[in-house]
Amino acid sequence: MSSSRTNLNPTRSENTRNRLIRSAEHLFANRGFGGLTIREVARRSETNLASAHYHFGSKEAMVLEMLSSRIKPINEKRLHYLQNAREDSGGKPLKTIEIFKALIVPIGEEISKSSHSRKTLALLVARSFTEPESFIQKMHSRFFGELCETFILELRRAHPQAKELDIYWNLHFAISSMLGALAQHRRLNDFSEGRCDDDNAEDMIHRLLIFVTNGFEAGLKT
Amino acid sequence: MSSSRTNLNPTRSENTRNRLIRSAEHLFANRGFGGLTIREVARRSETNLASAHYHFGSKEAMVLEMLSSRIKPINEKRLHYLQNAREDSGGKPLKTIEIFKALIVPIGEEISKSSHSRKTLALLVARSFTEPESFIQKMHSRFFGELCETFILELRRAHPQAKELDIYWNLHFAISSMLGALAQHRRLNDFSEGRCDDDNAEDMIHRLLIFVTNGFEAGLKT
DNA sequence: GTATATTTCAAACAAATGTTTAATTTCGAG
DNA sequence: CTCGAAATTAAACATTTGTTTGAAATATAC
Repeated sequence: MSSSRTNLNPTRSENTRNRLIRSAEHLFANRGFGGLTIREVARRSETNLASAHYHFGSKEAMVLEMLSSRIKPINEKRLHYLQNAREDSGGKPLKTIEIFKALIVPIGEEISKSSHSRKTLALLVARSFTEPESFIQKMHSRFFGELCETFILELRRAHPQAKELDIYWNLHFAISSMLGALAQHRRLNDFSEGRCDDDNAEDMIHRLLIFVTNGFEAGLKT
Repeated sequence: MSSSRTNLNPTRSENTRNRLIRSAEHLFANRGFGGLTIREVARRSETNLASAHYHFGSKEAMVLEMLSSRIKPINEKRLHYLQNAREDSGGKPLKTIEIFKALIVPIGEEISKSSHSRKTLALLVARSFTEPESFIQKMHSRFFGELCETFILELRRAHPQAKELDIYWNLHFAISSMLGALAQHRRLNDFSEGRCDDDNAEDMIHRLLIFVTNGFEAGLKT
């Protein structure tokens, strides 16, 4: 009765369950769904091979559970931030940059939160956009369908004179920038020869916001 | 003696070799390195399971050969276009959009060339940026190292007053936009509910150029 | 046409993978 | 303490994987 579902005093099973999820996150981020093996997840979690199936039922179910646990909080934060911005604006349409702030800052905060998941989460999100024709396709509509609708609505409110298609296209570009910038930081290190500090998430988010906002607005003027 | 290496009268072996590469391209683009199986490559190529090993030596060697054959021509075109732009400018620094044109148009042309490889190539290039800690890492420096150096040099010539780091960061964002926009067109179809015509490569490239150029230049004004 | 090299093929191999099973251990309620 | 459910474990199973092998088929040179 004491603490059945809290993290303070996790039961033994919740403990291994969480360890499994953490290992799955790490491996999925670095190797994708196909490269993740249950055996390695079990080994990293210091538990038995059969644990994953006992707790989740299958490899796919485990990875989906992991993705859900990581993505959902971020999306809730996004909607929350957007709601806050709406209330602050007193009914007036939001500025473009405010909308993109609500979209991008939450993931930036999550990245800079723990040094462990700093790069893992970024890789994870971007990877889930590059694994096509797989179980992740379903994830998109489930996790990002509602989110997209909300943000598109807000962008259209902010730019009532803009053509619908222009908004779609440039939001598409903006999201691509965000995901790519987060996931492919290795490239940045490559051609800056280590001179760009991608550990400073706040700085990166700020730069990204400027890039995306200006690209987006320029794309509407046709 | 007649035609040892041309494509006009390919020998039998070159024929199956090419079929293997084409199948490998398709499967790699849609499923990644891990999801590509030699058996399926062989089946799609209507040849034997052992053919891939006979012609390439291993699965990895085959995929690398495929990537090389697809990426190299595009990069050569990029450098060629940049050189042309330099000559047209008569020694003056190029405009930002001219530089990005040289970077982006070649891949757009390749995409719109054959309806078969329209989406395959895009997925392929973007995927090779999302498979980390794998054999593709080596590819990056081999195929994109020189290219990046050249384009960074040209961007710095175009913006001598800009800080070095700003150029790195915003080129990073620009490349992310390009790759993401090409690879993740499914997302565009998702939230535009099919109203965006991503078959019109020319239109997409034009939009992308505007987005990227304005984002980039805005990012330099700090 | 014969001989030589190249290319294709069917079959098998060894390793790795997701999954299942059944026995054992752990733990909390009565 | 005892019982029963929950959790962990070791072992095996059925597939699938990349790779190798040696023979058959095909093309090429003389």
